[in-house]
Amino acid sequence: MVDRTHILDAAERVIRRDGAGVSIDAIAQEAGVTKPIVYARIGKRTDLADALAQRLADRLIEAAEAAIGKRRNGRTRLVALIRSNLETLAEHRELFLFVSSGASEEMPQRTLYLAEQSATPMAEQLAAWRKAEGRDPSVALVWSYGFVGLLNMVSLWWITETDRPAEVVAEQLAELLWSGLGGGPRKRPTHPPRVRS
Amino acid sequence: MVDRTHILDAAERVIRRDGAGVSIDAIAQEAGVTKPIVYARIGKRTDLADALAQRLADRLIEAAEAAIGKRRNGRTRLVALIRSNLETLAEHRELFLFVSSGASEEMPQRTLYLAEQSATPMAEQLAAWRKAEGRDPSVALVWSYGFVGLLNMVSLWWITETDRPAEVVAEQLAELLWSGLGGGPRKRPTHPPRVRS
DNA sequence: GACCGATTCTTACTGGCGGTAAATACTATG
DNA sequence: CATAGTATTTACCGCCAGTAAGAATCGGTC
Repeated sequence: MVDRTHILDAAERVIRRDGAGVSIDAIAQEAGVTKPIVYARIGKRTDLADALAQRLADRLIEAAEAAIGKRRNGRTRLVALIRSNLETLAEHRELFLFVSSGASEEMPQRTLYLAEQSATPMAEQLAAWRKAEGRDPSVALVWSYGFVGLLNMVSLWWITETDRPAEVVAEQLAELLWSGLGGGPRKRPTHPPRVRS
Repeated sequence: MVDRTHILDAAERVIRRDGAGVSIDAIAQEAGVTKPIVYARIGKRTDLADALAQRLADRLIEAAEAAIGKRRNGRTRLVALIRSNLETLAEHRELFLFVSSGASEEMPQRTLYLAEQSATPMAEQLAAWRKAEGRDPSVALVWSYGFVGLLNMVSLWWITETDRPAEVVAEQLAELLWSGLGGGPRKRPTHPPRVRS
């Protein structure tokens, strides 16, 4: 008898070993089962991706809470959060790639669905904080999606492209998010760069 | 005789009509050709996605330049840029989805490749600006990837999930990017929200 | 212990798609 | 008209997600 968890574990193992392009057959084999069992327990490929995404999200949250710990300073907490995210995603590199790919045409909708799971609770916290600060809380949802997208992209880049320390990247991102492009004292009025999208 | 451009046009048409999950066969048919011709002119599926991404990027840049126009104020330019991006991507919704999906396992690498095309030139501008401001320019690349990811995610969300005005979303994002989470005067010291990733 | 229904697993298959090789039509040139 | 070379299509392969129908197994009942 093989339960859902067992299959998800097997999926994680084979993904870690063989990369994000794994076939359902390979996962079934790793779990010592046949394909229809996987479909019976988990569902279609996107369901598998969702389930693994949930696991990954749990680990991210757990790691973030541990990293933030007792830090009270806002900016310091932000750095710890970002750094924790970077490192946790690097730790589960292939899983992250599998989840962010998922293949299939409706991938973007799934990306959005995943982002929503992070962004919605974040938005609640953010809105409450803004409110307590006496500022407009209506920005919370948009900011949260933005934050999730930012972290996603930078993680993707950092994982596959560079080896500069997570600490540095986290610090730099925190600087942007905490103080903004135009934050801090300026020597003289200037124009922002002509960014290209 | 059918040239590359003709096929790319056909691809855009059929993507706009039938969504991002189009088969190469469908594109060939729309172009009045057979599949091997598409492969001869364009290459594999990822090459097609890259080519279309290039077109989309061109339109984004063009629209951004038009939108920014003669605005000189930094924050105002930022708002215009973001808004232009949102609206242009909404205009080419299915194409955007096709490009950001591309399917196949190496999707994340492609996402990164696409992001790189935007982030690299942006980083140059940003670094120059920071330097002129007498600040540390080494943040430029990280910030650029972050900015691209943020805009991507928010665009995806805005396109498919909501109907609040682009103007509002752009304003809110600009506020975050320009002034930051901790920007502006604070009434009293506080902790940031316990964000979850 | 033998029969039987229900449930669980497996074998075997379908449909569709990306990608390609081999066959075919077409064009230019002598 | 022949022939060489090129452009195009037909026909195919391999792969994989997803499923249907058959095979085995288990639980209960007389």
